[in-house]
Amino acid sequence: MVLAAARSAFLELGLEGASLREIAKRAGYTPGAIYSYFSSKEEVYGALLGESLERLNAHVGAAEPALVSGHGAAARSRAAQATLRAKATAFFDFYRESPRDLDLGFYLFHGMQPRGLTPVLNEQLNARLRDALAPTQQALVELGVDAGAAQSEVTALFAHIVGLLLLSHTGRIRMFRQESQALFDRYLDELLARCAPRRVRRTAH
Amino acid sequence: MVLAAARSAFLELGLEGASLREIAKRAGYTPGAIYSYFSSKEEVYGALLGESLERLNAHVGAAEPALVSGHGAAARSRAAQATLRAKATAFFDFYRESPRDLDLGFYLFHGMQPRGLTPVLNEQLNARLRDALAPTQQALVELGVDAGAAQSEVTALFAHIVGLLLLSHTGRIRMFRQESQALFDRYLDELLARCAPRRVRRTAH
Amino acid sequence: MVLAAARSAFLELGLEGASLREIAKRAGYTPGAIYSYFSSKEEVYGALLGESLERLNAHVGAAEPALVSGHGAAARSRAAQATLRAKATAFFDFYRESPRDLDLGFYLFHGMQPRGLTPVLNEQLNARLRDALAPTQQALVELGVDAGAAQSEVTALFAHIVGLLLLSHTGRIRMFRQESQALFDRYLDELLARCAPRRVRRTAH
Amino acid sequence: MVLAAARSAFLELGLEGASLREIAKRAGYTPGAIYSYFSSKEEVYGALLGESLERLNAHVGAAEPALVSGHGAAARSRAAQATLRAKATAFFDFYRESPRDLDLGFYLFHGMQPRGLTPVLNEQLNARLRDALAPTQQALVELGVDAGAAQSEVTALFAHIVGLLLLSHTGRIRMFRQESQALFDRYLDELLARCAPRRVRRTAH
DNA sequence: AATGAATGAGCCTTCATTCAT
DNA sequence: CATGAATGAAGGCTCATTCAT
Repeated sequence: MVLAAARSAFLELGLEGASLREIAKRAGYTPGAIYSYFSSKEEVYGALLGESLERLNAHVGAAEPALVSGHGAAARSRAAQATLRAKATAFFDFYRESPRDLDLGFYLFHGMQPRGLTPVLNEQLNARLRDALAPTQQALVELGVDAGAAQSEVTALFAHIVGLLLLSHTGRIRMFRQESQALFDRYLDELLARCAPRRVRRTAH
Repeated sequence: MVLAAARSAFLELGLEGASLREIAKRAGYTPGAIYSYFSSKEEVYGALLGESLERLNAHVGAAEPALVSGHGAAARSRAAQATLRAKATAFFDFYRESPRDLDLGFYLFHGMQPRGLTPVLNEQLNARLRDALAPTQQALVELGVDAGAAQSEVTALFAHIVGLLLLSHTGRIRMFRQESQALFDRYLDELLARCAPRRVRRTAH
Repeated sequence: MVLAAARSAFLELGLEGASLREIAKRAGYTPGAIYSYFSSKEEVYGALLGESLERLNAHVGAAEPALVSGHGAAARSRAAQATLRAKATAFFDFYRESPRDLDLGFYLFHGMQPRGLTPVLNEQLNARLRDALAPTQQALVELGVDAGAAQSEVTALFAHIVGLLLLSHTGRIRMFRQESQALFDRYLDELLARCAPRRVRRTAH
Repeated sequence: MVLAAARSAFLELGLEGASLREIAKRAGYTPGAIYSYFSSKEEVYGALLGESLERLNAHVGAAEPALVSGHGAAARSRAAQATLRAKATAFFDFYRESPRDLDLGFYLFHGMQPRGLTPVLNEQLNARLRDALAPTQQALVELGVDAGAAQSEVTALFAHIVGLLLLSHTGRIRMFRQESQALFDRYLDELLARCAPRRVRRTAH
């Protein structure tokens, strides 16, 4: 109940408005009662972020690649490409459809007190974030990209997603008369062109 | 004086710590006096962002492309590429070296009350932001990219920069064992490969 | 007004009850208004103690020794004795009649945060306390007691007063079926017997 | 276990810091469990004070007077003096070495709610305090002081001890450049000089 | 233009205590 | 006997803002 209240407060009011009082009120509690469950406000936020990352992972995990026919190396390459598209898009979509989750992540990673974000918790949360990008990274490896480059590509992809969504959520993207979805699709196309060009052409012949 | 005080408070204390009281103290005023110059705290921030964008434009304007020798179409292309590199890098560097300016922009564009960010001011600020990206966009056009594609590329570049810097400032980039500068350089290389590939090779022969 | 409110709150409710909220309410203010005058609750208490020590000094200063007739060394000794009685009794009476002032002193000297009791303020308050005992100490010196012994005697006198009053205010003195005033008078008699015995006898002959 | 926990919490954290929560935590309980043993926090403190007074009595009881040789009235006087010194000093030392016990006594006697300090408990605690002073009082009687005067002297002695220790614990005694032990010794000397002067001299001849 | 006092709402947190289980 | 959740009140303090002067 506390987490649900925190989530709803956060969704409707943003980080500034989601005070402990407000969260308690929404949970039907007095402020002090929250401290039976969490030892500080930052810990509530930490739990909220943890939960958000679980939902992200569930979303990415549920994304199904398009079916690919055939056998052999070429088919495997096409399967990896389909997987990459599906998983990366799921990641992008999760945050595009739920801007607050992005806020949450960055607020917490950015401004949280040590009290709320212990190194252990920090590492746990980081790990779950990496988990959500792992299928994409794995698909790159299957496409023949070496481990280091795959890591770089995934980081760049993550940064691109974050940047696009931030521009989108703050309305800045409109000033360029662009749309985040289209830009994301293009980025993905280029990523695939970069990482799987030869096989694609071979299979295309 | 007020703006200088606000800038210094904001630089040292960040958004949370830069209260009106603090700004007033640094300006040698009492809190009430600020309201002779600005009608709200958000307006102070608005002015600060305006000023930040001026500095951004000055920084980008001052960036000199590498010298290019020769004449004709090939040289013009190389000049445009050098310009693109110089201007985009200047943009990136400005925010990389001054994370607070990035914070400021996003705080204002994100959370500000209507009171602080009037449509007129919003459009002014947007215009200055576009100005800072205009040289890059122009270079793309000179490379033969059509107007619409140049706009898309610049928007994507901006998003990429924002994403990289956000990851960098929140320390998230470390969890991928990457570094924003290297990722930016690579993005730029790919952008150029995408937009000026044939001419480059031709001139190379 | 704030100080008056703080004093009255403190008088009626003691240290625990004299919260900032309560003080503000009594002053006809909202809690925040107190911070226009004092930068912390402890500072309010510090000011209260300062004021209390001023009243103590005024009380001691106003105490008139009994008139002494005659001339010469013997008369001067009797005058010094009368002064010692008058000043020491004034000190004792001040705190006997105003137990809260004693509480205040000990609370502040004991439990106050560094924020409220700066070394400078601490020294100022100590100085005023010493001032209130100075006439007694001076009378001892006039009785021929050397400086070091006079200091010891005054310290012991102060401790005795504090002890008697504490026993008295906590009701413990009743358990011995004693009364603080009588015990104080006896202590004073013995102090005088100790410090001015010979001259007294000589003048008595 | 609860009492031990309360004692340790109180020793380390003082009155302010020794909350019921803290006590419960140290006892390995949850806060509510304390109420199976005590009906309020004040009652815990009451029990703590009772225990403290037991330790005081044990300490005083264990104090051995210096051995005195000889027979007759003079020897008995010297024995009584030795006893007085030993017992009074034990009392003083107990609180000098354990300031928290003094705090405890005054907190309870001073600020406690009726709930915590019932008349019955109050009388029990008083009785144990008197017990700790009884050997000193008895020694005075053996020195020939009449009952009433002995009672007064013991009360004054107690007050003096309390005053000295309070000055000492609050650091005020330093401002007079004095030291509580020396002042206590002097007080004891004077007490003995006052109460056993002639016999002492006679036996000295 | 500037002050300084004041507001009112709000912040997170702690506390002793209660009570159904 | 003990838990654990919950209360209700209070704690000190900060904030942007207002406004008479």
